[in-house]
Amino acid sequence: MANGTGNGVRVRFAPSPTGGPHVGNIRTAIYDWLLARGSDGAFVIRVEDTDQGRKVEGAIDELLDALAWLGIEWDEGPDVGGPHAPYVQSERLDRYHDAIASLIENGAAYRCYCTPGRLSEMREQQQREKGQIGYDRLCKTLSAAERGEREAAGLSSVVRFAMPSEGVTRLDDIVRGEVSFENGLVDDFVMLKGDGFPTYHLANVVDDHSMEITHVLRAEEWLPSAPRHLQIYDALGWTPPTFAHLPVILAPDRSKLSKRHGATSIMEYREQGYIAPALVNFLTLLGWSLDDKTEIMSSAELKENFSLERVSRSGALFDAEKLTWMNGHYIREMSDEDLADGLLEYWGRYPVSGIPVSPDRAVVVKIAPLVKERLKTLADAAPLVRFFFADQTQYEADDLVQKKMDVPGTKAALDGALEVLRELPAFDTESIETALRALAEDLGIKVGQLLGSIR
RNA sequence: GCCCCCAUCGUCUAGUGGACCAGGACGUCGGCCUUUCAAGCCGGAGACACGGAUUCGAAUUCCGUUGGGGGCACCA
Repeated sequence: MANGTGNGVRVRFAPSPTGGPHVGNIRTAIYDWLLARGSDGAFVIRVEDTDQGRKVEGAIDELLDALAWLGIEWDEGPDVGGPHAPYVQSERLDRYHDAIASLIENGAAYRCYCTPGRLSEMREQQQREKGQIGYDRLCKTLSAAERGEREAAGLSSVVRFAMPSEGVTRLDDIVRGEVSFENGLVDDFVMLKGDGFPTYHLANVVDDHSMEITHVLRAEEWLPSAPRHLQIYDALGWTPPTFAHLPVILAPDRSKLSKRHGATSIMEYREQGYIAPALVNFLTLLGWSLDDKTEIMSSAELKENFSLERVSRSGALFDAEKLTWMNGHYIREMSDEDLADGLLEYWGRYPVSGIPVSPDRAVVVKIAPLVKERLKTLADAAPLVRFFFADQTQYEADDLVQKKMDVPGTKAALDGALEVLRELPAFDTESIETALRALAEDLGIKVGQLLGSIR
């Protein structure tokens, strides 16, 4: 399946270990995966941990777990290795330094000794004067002697890219079409930080090139920095990969999806009882469509049909209601055995009161068809099946009272039913129904009301 | 402030000049089915942001306006 070499499609998912598996990132990973699998390509995962300060312990493991749960398999990555190892940027520093050296040598980059203090003052002034925002290139014109002085004084420095001041950089994006940027409006950005680590811009270009990435799929927020990347490729004499800037996923209020909108981590959805195939199907449809009617698609169908050309340009709202509907649909499509296993796994991972620690699988398989049609999420099952595992059933009085009935009336109905059933000559469906229908008539209530309470 | 992107029902979307008084799905409303609920089935309401231009003809092309989003760090 994977191909690794040759000239097939090679895509990469490049998370930074700064947080959980956000739905936006996961959708990007899904598109990467679908694209690779649809063309016998390779899917690689690369960890972008160049910001040592923001590193969150365990973030990558959590992300890998999430992908594995969703059924997304990768061919190369930090855990499985591959022909371009290592797949963690903090372990590839020498490559970035090599690139920096050659860039400085051919004049495409220069050392900058400006202090953070001067830089923020400069920014404030630019704000005040409503002028162009960006580095003023003070250090670009330093003479060799001036540089020598600063080095000798032990001043710390960064390396900046020398953007061309003229011309236009054009990007031919698969989803956006042609987008052009005025070079003069892009400032001399930092490529190598004071701590010796590269910024995203440099590391990304160096790694995508050395890992032979053919297609870069990333969130739309990267679009404004594309000219920087294109310029680096050009300065290094490399051919850039094909880019596809994906539409953003928005919260119901049209703002950027964040924690205050509820779940943002894919694992929160797992905990809420959503199942992997539904999530993959739903997330894929957020920004991509096959045609004017097909919505329910298995991973196999998705792999076969996915294409970048059909990715939409506008941002999409995350509609939890539709996800819930789709989840219920997938649950209904499951076999009793699969549903039972899903429930068993779910309860095992997220224990709930009333459900035994290790329920008998055979029992759960029998219960599955009884509740399948009422489940929208796996979490809906526990309240419905709890009584199967209880010795004594507990009811809330309110639950027994049917529409248009009150507590005394309900009690009378139940007492009456108990009596009638006791006196039943034969305990079979027909006798029970006849007896209860007669009772309902006697009490002047509807059959449905009586049966509702009994249930 | 500057730069970039986007714009079809409430939401996800189909639509690449005539097959569209705009199709599907979620949600919503009504009905059927049913001993209740759910599921299922049938039906209804519901959109081309606005203004110009091109054209015999525009949701589809061009320009502008408005609205929304993103970016402008020694973060990614």
